[in-house]
Amino acid sequence: MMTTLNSTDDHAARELQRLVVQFVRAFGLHHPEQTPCGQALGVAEAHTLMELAHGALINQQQLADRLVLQKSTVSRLVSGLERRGWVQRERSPHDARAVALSLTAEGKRIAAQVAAARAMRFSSIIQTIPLADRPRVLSALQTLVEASYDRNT
Amino acid sequence: MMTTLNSTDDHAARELQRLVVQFVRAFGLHHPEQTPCGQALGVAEAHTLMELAHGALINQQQLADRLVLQKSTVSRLVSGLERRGWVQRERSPHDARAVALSLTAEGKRIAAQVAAARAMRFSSIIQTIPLADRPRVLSALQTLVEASYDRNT
DNA sequence: AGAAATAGTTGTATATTCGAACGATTATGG
DNA sequence: CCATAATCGTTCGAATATACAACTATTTCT
Repeated sequence: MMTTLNSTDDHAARELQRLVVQFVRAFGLHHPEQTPCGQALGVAEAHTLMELAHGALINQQQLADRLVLQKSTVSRLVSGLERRGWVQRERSPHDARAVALSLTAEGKRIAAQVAAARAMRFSSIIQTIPLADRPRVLSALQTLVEASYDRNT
Repeated sequence: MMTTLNSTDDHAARELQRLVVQFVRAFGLHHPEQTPCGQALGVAEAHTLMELAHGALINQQQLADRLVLQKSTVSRLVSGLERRGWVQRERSPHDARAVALSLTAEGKRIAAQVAAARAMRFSSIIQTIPLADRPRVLSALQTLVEASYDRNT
């Protein structure tokens, strides 16, 4: 079934499109290997550290789901972090197929460093938003994220 | 000089960071080759068509600046679009080094098609956001884009 | 118990981009 | 006005990120 567009939808959709394209370029997302955090690591690697920093044990498939990547990609991704001594692979206690991922002590240090560097960058954005508006802006972004997940195109 | 973060800034900044990461993944922005617009073309190619669709004659260096790409990348990018008959290269009238880029008639047709397809995708996202929330979402994103450009990290 | 599903690895392929070296043209400055 | 520097574009080689397919080892389902 075709989606019918009224003029309000159309305007908002084109505005969103323009903003997302600008965001991709402005933020440098077309350059996935650059993450200026004082460490030489790519965006996917940084995201992996952030996920693992939450503390809960997850396996590679769960990580792939969260990062929206194939398991083969995640396998190599984790191998790189393991080689650098930041991530530990152990057999999952309840499923011998799965690998339980966790940060090493050094990995936690790096993750904290990356988180701080990223927070510093985002903080300059936050500071341009009036304090009272911040909860609403953040929840608006949350809404956008949720809306972006269920895409059927 | 270092930026000092108080705990409120810090919390909001980390929250924003989490949301942006989620957005990148949810939207599929780490998947640069997918542009399901009925045509086989990548994101950078689509952005190029959108830029040229504005009508103003630009050369490759200007296009590189707008897309935040190297001139060598743009050279190949344009070559691909030229080979498909969508973009025309002509010598710039006032500078014999430069190439004036423009869309062919077929290129304009494709650009319009891509614009419509993109609008359709963005529209489906917009429609899942309550009408009252849309201005906030868009202005939040606008703020994010503006703050993203002047990064010095 | 046998079949199907799931977690992970490895090999192959494609796409996007960069940096450096180069030629052609234009701008600058004694 | 000429020599030097800067700019626009091309081509080459390389790095990186990701996907898909085939395979093994395990678990779940019937």
